[in-house]
Amino acid sequence: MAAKGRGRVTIGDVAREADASVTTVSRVLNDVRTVDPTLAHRVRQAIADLGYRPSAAAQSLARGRSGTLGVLVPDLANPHFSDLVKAFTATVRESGARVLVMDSDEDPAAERDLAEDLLRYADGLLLCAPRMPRADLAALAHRGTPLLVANRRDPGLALHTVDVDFHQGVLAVCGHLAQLGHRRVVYLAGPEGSWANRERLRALSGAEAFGLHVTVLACGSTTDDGHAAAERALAAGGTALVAYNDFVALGLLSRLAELGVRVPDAISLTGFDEIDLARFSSPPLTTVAVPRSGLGRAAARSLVRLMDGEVEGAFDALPVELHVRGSTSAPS
Amino acid sequence: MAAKGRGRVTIGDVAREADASVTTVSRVLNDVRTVDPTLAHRVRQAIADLGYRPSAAAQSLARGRSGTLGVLVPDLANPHFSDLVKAFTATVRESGARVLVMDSDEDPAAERDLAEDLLRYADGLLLCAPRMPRADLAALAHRGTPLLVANRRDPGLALHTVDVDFHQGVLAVCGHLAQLGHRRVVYLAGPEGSWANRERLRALSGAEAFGLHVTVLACGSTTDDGHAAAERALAAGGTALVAYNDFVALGLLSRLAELGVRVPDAISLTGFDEIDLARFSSPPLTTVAVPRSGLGRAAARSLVRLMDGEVEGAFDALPVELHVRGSTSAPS
DNA sequence: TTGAAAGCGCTAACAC
DNA sequence: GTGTTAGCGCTTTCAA
Repeated sequence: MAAKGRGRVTIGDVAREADASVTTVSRVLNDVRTVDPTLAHRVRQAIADLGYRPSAAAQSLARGRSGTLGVLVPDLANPHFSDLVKAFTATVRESGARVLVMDSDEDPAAERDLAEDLLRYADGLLLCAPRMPRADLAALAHRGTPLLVANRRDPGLALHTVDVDFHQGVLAVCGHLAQLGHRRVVYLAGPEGSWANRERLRALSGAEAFGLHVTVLACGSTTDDGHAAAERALAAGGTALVAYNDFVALGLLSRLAELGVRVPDAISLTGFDEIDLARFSSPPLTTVAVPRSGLGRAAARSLVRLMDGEVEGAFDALPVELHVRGSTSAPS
Repeated sequence: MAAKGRGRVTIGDVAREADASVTTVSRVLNDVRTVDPTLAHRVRQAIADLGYRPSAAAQSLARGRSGTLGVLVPDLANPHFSDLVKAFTATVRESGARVLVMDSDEDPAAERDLAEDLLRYADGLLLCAPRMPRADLAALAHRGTPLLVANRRDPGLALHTVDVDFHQGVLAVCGHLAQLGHRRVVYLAGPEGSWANRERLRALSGAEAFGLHVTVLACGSTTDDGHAAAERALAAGGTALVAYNDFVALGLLSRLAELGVRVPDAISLTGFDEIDLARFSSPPLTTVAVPRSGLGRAAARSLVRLMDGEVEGAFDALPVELHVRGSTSAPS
């Protein structure tokens, strides 16, 4: 019935109970077909009776792999990452593995250590939007364990990567604004060291070739950051505000309402990384939807393949989609 | 310099390189003092030279514990849980352990299996707002591994629990509305099976004793749910809407704006579980702040103590705080 | 189809 | 202060 004696139930206990060898029990556990049905049944019975669960540690040691994949994100509370992690985890689970999640709390200095620690437990690692220095990234990549980097490219480093086409997304935003007749826009920039931000800047400077003049203002990535930057943004003198993401945009929107500045009549506003609430603000936000779950799934598939030793070809950036809503209009 | 031969660098390789025994290397690794400084230095040098990392699996097996704690949440993308997980993880890490996170995707049927699986890897488990049947919860609790349940109480089950005082929070909301002069309110209910929702209902019926009449409408927990429920909520004929949480409230607010119903002039509105955006909506939301991070930290401390075999006393529900803002006023 | 036994890499008695 | 060695619980040749 229950576990006997002290300590955990081991495979040996099951073997004794079923009057079989540990090898046989192991075979049943691992679905090896060459076991007599009667014996297999006895073993399964014993497993159930004793409430036996194989020790993950012992299995890992004997097999030489843990069946666990690691993910390191800068901030789990950011929907961008939690959606990615959810999709990644669900997809990985389909192939029978587990996921160990760590959060670096936006601390570039901690990233390296956490990743290193994660690698002791995991058979492979997904690094999301890492902010660590190139050298650290290179060192990790050469540790031997399969490593996949999401949303950060570095041509010099020969990393395996998956990412989203931020560049195209920002070009779409700029194109939309330009076609409406805007000529001077203000960009509220995101975190330094973020590849996503660098890509946005690169696209903005591309847009300048089309006659769009862009003023860049340091800002951040939260609603508070946006709220606090509103006055500076207005002072910069554009006809449209391009926010780093939807949180910043909603913060701006809130402050603009307090200041009596009408959106989009007095000034247009765009977000990025569409969040659920973007549809529900007043006015609803023109923004760019990025395939967060798609990225998570792609990462999972890619990492699983990497671990199977398959060589990965170049990976295209996932496409994004501009959603035009009420927060943008022709300049007055 | 680098790892030699095939496969991983083991403690034996380090011992050979440093001309010491594996025991000594193990001692250095585990900060046991009784090692000659010179030898210890040689060992550390060898570790660095070889790029040695102890195998987590081997350590777990030999030590009999994994140094890993599990957390199971219904939805990582919900800030309620991601904040909790972040605080839990950070606190646990201070005591040298790691955290394995799993997401049940709001599927009560999957919870039991995931928890069971988690227990094979972890020395202890935190179950957040579990929706599984009582019997499953009871079975898990009797598995032997330390188990802590957050935000679900069950007096018959003798569980170790930590939670937030939802009851008090909803009473505060109702008291606030009653004092403003409201007599008929509509409650937009959250997920069935959620203890948080049951506690809210319990508080609402308590408030009826004070003459507040409450109509309960099934709704959900997302912005979409709130948006979709607005017409029904208006039809229910109250002077105030009490939403299950801030997402529902913001969804309602958005739809009410579309319908031309002014908040709070035509109808008052309250949220719950204050999110960042609550301050920034128009009007800003009257809501209840719950100590998400505090709960995560409390859970971590409690679980660590449980694992040290310390018997836990009863745990008080963490206090919450009503934040009155522009979305509530006296009925017209 | 089944079982005995040799590891997997590390820790922790126990001896020296 | 240091080393030898017997496990930890499982998988996996290799024989039978």
